[in-house]
Amino acid sequence: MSAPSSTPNELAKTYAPAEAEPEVLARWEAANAYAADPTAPAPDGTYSVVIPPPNVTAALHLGHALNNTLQDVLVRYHRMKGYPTLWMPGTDHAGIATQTVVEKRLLAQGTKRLEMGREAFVEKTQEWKDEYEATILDQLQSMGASCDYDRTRFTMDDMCATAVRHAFFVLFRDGLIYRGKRLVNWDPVTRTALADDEVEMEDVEGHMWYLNYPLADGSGHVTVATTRPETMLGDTAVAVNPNDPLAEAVRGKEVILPIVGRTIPIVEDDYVVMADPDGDAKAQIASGFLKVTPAHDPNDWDIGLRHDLPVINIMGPDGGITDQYGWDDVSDEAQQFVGLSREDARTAIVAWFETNGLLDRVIDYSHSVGHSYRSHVPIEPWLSDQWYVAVTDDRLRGSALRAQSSDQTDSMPEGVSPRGDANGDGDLQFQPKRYARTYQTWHENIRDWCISRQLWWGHQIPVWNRLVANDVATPEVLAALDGVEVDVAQPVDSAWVAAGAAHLARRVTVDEIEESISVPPASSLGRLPRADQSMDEPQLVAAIEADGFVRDPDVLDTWFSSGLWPMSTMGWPWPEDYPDTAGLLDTFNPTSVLVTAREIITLWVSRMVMFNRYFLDGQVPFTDVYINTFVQDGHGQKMSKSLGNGVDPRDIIHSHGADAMRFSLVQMSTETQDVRMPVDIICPHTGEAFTPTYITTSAGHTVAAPIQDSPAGDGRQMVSNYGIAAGIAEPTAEIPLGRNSSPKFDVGRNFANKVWNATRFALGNLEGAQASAEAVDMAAPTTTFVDKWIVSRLAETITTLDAAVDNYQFNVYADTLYHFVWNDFCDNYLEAIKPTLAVTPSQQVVLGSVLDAILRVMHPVCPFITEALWPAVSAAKVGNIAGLELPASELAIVATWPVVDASLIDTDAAKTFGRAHELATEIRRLRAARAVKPKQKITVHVDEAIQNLIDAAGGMIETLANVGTVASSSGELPQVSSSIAFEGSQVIVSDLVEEVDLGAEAERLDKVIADLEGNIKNLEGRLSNEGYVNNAKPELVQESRDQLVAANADLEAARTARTALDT
RNA sequence: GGGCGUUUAGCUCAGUUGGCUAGAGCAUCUCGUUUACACCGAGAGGGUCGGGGGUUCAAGUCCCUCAACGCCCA
Repeated sequence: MSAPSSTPNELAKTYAPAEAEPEVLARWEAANAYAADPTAPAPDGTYSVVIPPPNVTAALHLGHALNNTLQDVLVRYHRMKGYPTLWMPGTDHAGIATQTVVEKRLLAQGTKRLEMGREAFVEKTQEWKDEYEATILDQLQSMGASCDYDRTRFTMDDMCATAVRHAFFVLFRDGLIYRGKRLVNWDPVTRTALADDEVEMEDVEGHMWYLNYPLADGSGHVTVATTRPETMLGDTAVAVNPNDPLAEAVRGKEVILPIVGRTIPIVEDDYVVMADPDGDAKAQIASGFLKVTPAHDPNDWDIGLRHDLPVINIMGPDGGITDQYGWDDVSDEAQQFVGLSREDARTAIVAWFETNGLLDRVIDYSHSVGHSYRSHVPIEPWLSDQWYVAVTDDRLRGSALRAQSSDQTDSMPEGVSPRGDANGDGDLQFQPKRYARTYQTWHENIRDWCISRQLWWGHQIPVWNRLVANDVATPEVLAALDGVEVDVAQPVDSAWVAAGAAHLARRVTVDEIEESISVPPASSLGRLPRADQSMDEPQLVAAIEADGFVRDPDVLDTWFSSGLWPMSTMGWPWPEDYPDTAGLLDTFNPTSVLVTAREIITLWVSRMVMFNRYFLDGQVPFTDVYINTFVQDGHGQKMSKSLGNGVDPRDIIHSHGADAMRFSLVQMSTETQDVRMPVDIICPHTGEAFTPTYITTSAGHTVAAPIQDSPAGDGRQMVSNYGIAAGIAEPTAEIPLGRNSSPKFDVGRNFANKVWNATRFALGNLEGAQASAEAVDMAAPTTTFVDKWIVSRLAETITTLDAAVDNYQFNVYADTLYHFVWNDFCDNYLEAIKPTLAVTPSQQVVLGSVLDAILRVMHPVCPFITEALWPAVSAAKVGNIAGLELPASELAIVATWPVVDASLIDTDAAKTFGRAHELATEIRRLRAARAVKPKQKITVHVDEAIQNLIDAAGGMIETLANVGTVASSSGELPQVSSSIAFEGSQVIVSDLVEEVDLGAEAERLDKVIADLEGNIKNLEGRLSNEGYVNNAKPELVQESRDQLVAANADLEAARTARTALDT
């Protein structure tokens, strides 16, 4: 371990985070200070947090820095409080997101995923993952996140993979996972299905086309309105509202679908909006007839089900028009459209209708279109076979809803059984509370969760499928499907089940059956009950494959593995297989709090609750969910990777230091407000911070221009972070990267420097102080006033900080620290003790102890500087204060949180300090108003009441206001003087300067008098109001009366002084 | 369309159950380099709390309404 830094004289004049931080990190690492010990005694319980695993797609930005800083504050605080503490770190493989960026990079290198093959691609992606995982972990450490890094997990590592396979198997076996042919949200660029909440609605300026479809009997036509004319090739009906007068004329008729020539029915369905020029927006643009395309629109799909319509899929996985996926009545006329992209097909089909006189009209129409959150292209509702988790089942959705605290939600939606006294019911709380409602309403409208993704990067679905014809299906399969409709899966009781697998079958068509077998992971197979134990997992898989089953090529939705995170990271389901995880699950799940962003309440929080409760006997994964604020850039845009406006925390650490970043972020964390962060660029040529020039992207976002000119104006340039993120610019030697910074972090940097220098002062003055064996008794008469006061303030501060942490009021924590350290400790206490410290041993003890306590309470927010100063401050301590427990410790990170006796809160001292400080301030105001030189010692003449106050303050007033002499005002008064009205007494001040400027003095007094008169008028008005006197709290009324008396006395004094001037 | 949030000093934000003359940091102005700190100290100026209405002795705070902005869900 490195030598403790320092005699005080060695401390530099300014805190240099870049020097301190690596050294401090090395000390923590050497001491293994982050390690969680599940076997440690836990009389008050344990404290644990799992990190929201960042995606391995890119480096962390300030939003992550905020999220992780808050977690670290909580973790460090509770560690100091003596709880056995675990902060579990890790990263998320982020299936589609990662695959997308890797594919993009491959494309830039001139190769493609499909050319490489699955194995090579996964290997390439693994390399990418390794790179970013390393970056992320490095970022976390640099910002001081005290995670137990030895336990770092990845959602695709072996431990997590086992959990995923086990969970999948159990849900499959229990009937909570099924496969079905459904319309999915299809991303034609990444060519995968998306979950409902991976689709982002965006407003699009489009058109509404009105197409004429001729009636089959030649009696005319109907006009359908559509925003998607290209899908008409797959129309299988036209729908009209049965209540619509238009319905009468076409009832029972058919139309000939143009281009295709397909004869399709007109069906009646009250989903259809009736045309009404005076109705709402939809009715105004409706034609009354709806084209029905079950294969390419979710609403049409539902209509199709109601009317038993055929489903004709005219598109391929790329969104192009094709006859390869179920379209078998392609006419000669339609042939020309096959092979077109969906965009080209739209143009061509509209042109065809126009040419053939069947285009009724076109209007501009702005509407919402679902876009892939990943590729940002419009999603295509597309028919395909996908795996689903039946989250609508009461065992999942109901369980998630019942987990909520009854304080936060009152009712359950229909069909959900009520909250009972089951394990975990009511254990989940949101903070801020309003997010409970978001959670609740989302669950009320939930649909089954599509979990299969047509990707290569992820957990391959542990299912083996085969298609069999009716006539060759096994008897047990036929038995299971006897009388069961198409597309409804049923469990099969087969030999595979006896061998430990689970077996489902479903009719894909009337004469074709799909069988699916899920195999548990090897570690589960032997442990779960099974009749036939002859095969281990590889043998079982081999046997299944030998029987014609093929492994499903799809992978699972990323959130399936993330949803298991609080369990999988702790060794579930078989912690005994991983000796390092011994005791974790029992000790640390449920975790104490999940700190996360509000956007993933649905994607992630809900799924963790469902899974944890389902697999761990109802137990919630965490008891508290704290939703942290968003970090926005200076233009109010969310910081994000995709926008390219994210700021790397390492840039801020570079410009301001990690503690400064942390402190500022904590201070910004309020309950309601998102934080706006104007971002500067630091010129790499000159070191100067400047506001960048901005450009507007095609998506309408304001971002820093990719290339920036140096503010030096000499033609030198730099690349902005946006330039790199958007792939527009690469830094070079001549045009290097301009790091980001923001003046928002100056507060934190200045604060750290203030603490550094206050410590320097204290250490310098404690050098050579005699150690005292006996603890200082704050109540003793010999203890000085300012010492009593500062210790009392310390005690109050600690109480406030405790409450702030309990209530997740992070900004209160930061502000309380700032005020106590800067104003109370530095501005008042240190200034006040300067004349007496050297000759007052008890004061030396108090100074050392208070400073020690300050480092402790600051540590959760500013771990580096407190750790850097810790050895010197510990060494300089010369004694203890009775009632304040600050046991010695090698490191600040493992020091105990200060324990204060309530008796140290001295309300008398606080009151006296308030009065004394006010008097000192009045004198300072006078000095400033009269331009008295700071070094000039003045004389005050006071009456008995003020003399008592000055005595009680024990020299503080004299020191803070630089008063040389205190004399009695009943004696002879000097000719040259000024006066202050204070608490009804007149304080005469002299020795200001050689000569008093009578004009300036008169002006000053006139202002004082005017202020007081206004104040008195206000108070009199209030007190003459009967309503106030009768209804307000009596102590409030009394307070007003006292104030009026004091103000009148002050006014009297000020007038006397003013009159004296005129004579 | 539904829900949530925001609107307070030039800027970024605090403001527990209604109750002292509405606060902080930065910026601005004046003075100051007194051996902890100019990343500092002392002092000052600056706000009809988004608009309108209401409840109340009393409204930044509660209610209604309008407007703007942001986010989530459809």
